[in-house]
Amino acid sequence: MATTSSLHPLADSFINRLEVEGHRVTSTRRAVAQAVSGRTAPFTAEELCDEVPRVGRATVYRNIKLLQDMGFLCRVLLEDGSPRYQPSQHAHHHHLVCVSCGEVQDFVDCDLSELLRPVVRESGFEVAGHRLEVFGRCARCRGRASPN
Amino acid sequence: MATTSSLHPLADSFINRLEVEGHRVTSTRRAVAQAVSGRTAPFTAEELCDEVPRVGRATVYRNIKLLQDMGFLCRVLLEDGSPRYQPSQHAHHHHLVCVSCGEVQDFVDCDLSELLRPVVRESGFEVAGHRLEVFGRCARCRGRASPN
DNA sequence: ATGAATGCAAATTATTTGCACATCA
DNA sequence: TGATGTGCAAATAATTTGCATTCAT
Repeated sequence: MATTSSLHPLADSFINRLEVEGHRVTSTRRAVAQAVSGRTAPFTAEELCDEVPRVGRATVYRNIKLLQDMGFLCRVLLEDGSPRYQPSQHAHHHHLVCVSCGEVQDFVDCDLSELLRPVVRESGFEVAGHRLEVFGRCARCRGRASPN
Repeated sequence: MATTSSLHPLADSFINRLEVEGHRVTSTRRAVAQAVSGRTAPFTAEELCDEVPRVGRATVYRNIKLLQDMGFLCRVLLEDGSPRYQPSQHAHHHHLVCVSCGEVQDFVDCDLSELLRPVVRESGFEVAGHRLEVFGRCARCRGRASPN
């Protein structure tokens, strides 16, 4: 029986998609989706595991992947390449990563394709996708002065 | 005594920079730099280790980092985030990564800053850097037909 | 009932670290 | 001779995989 306790909208959408696409709706998936939905700041897979101790690590990863594939979660690579996860709304977007506090803001693709046009023409590449991450300091951290 | 056997230009420049910046010039560093210089395709740290078996893995990593810091080598993150290394010429550039054959072409920053201007204004971010990776199929792989 | 989902432990991949020893300057 | 660099083995971090078991449908 589905515990119809109120789910975050993201978790709710996820459950719906599961049904629509013929995946199974399990309590585990509900728990993971709910934990992800509650997050505001980027988190590590390990932190998510800690939040759902009853769920095995491998399963957490499997569901992280599922959430990503469905567009409910995205993986952000910090400057050193270490991964963080964050719930997402926008289908295609990029990230403003604050190197000071770790906050990540989404921003929609201005028009990268335009910029890439000459590059593509010269290289003969057939572009399938791209990843753009911008690093810097967020407004809040700049406010807190001190260039640390 | 420095084995003055002909070094690749990249390795040579590296050695010079070492001297200039007061780092030590060791046979290990020469070997690693030479191995890196000989590469045309992106490689893994492990592959580099295999190419200089007499050098310890930790030291290979330490020198990879040094080469990166000095701008002679850059780290490319593939679509899944797995890292590859590649000798580099340009100070600041981005990558065209062929998902079919793994080739990586550099391209210089057209003018991303222009594109980011509105984003920066709205977010209040102080941009310090960015990473842009474009994924697709290179001309050669497209030529080999078959949409695999 | 039956195939998809899960849990666990072990295996991988990519690096880093501590520390004793070697070596360039 | 010293600080810097190196080797090795163990430690970390982030996932993945095999396989037996459970559970949604």
